[in-house]
Amino acid sequence: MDETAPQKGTVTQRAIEQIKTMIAEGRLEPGQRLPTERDLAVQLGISRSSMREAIRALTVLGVLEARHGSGIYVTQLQAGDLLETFGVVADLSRGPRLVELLEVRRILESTATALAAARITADQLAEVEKHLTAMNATDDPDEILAHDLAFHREIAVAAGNDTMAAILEGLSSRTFRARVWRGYQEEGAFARTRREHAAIHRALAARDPEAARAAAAAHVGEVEEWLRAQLAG
Amino acid sequence: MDETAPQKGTVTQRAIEQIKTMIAEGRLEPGQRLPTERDLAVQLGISRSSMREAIRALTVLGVLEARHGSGIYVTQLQAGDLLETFGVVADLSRGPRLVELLEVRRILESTATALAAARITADQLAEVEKHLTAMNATDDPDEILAHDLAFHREIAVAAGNDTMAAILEGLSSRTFRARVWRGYQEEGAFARTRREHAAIHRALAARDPEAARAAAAAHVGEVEEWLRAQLAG
DNA sequence: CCGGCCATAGTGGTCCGACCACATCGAAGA
DNA sequence: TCTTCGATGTGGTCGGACCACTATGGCCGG
Repeated sequence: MDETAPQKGTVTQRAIEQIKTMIAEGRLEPGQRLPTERDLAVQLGISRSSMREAIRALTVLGVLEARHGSGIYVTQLQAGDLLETFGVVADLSRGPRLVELLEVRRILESTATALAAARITADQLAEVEKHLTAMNATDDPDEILAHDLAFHREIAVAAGNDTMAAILEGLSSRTFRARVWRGYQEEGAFARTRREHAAIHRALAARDPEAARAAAAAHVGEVEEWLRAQLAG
Repeated sequence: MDETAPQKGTVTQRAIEQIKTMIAEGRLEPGQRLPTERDLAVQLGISRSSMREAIRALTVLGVLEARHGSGIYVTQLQAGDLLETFGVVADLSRGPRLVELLEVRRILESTATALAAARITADQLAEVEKHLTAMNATDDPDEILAHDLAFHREIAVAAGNDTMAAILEGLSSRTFRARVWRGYQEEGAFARTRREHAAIHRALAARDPEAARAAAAAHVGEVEEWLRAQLAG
């Protein structure tokens, strides 16, 4: 009888969907400021508590951004904003799924590196070189890891597909990488890693997409195979 | 002075990290039941409201599952659970990022189809055929879309990498696909789509990975090019 | 007239206590 | 023995209060 009561799921879930829909339909533009929590709660006919849960949920998804004392804003909805949560997948995965993640990364990373070889600018190539030399100049594992990440990140950006770069960023999240790399590097894989990085850089400098694809695939594939062997043993 | 007050970020954010850490460190196993919201709040020294926000956030991320009247449980942490949110990226993306998403899908889908050609079982192939014939036997756009999705989902599963399948599932989310497909099919692309699907199936039946890769890449690439042209015009 | 300071209003962040809706399980009954 | 149903405990929702922070604009001193 009551046409104003759809009543599906929790009110919070409903609020999440409604806000998402407002954004998808363009009624809320990126960067725009939303009404206050109190006003939004009244508009959707729910309590402030439930509205806050909905806002919090959309915040962790990278859709909204809450600024204490200022207001709630729609993010720019950039690939990086929305795919930030992708890292939790990598962080909470163990065993066989780690191999699957590396397989996905190998596929994307090799393609991204190939694209980068064709499109990379001189400035970007210089930046890649910087991280390559810095990586080879130190013994601190943390520093090596940081430059390793930056090395691949620069390449992914140079590929020109921000979405792909954001996904690769998640697949290489710091904690994920640290867990796998630690064991890998302990087996004296430093030299091999350096050779592979050098090969990737060489292919980029030569603007050779096929060589770049092969080098990147081999690079990730090495770790993949090592991890596979670890799990089997 | 007070060593018990780290005080970084909001208490809710801290609670989210703490629960995530507990799971990452194995102190909480998949499927396990957590203490009640009230108890958890006491344990972490925060209010029930803040704890609820943290739980809600982890729920939308697919890490936790709240069952009304029963309790809060850790999900199985399957790829599908954690990558469900991937769909929101597709749903909230517009313009150039749609092309980027299709590019990622083309890369992954072509590889997945190639893997499927090598690994697919007779039963799985029969399932693929079922959706192919069903897709060609109806004129209802919604039904076509549903079978189209199922067609590619079966292939992705047959590839043997659940993580990749889950990502592809997100990249083909219903609302995303509906938005792009609508315009694409309006231009009489039905016949072409059928030919491409038939080619993919033929490659799978022939257990020919290279042909499967090419057919899948062409299939997604067609839509990609069409969308690129739409945006340019 | 100008610039920096500061009171104030408004916002998100946190907490509390109450009640409701639902799932579960055991005791009472057929 | 099986079924029923009530008691208990759980997540879901609500309303209000207060705290922490931002931003604004007027005031004061220069």
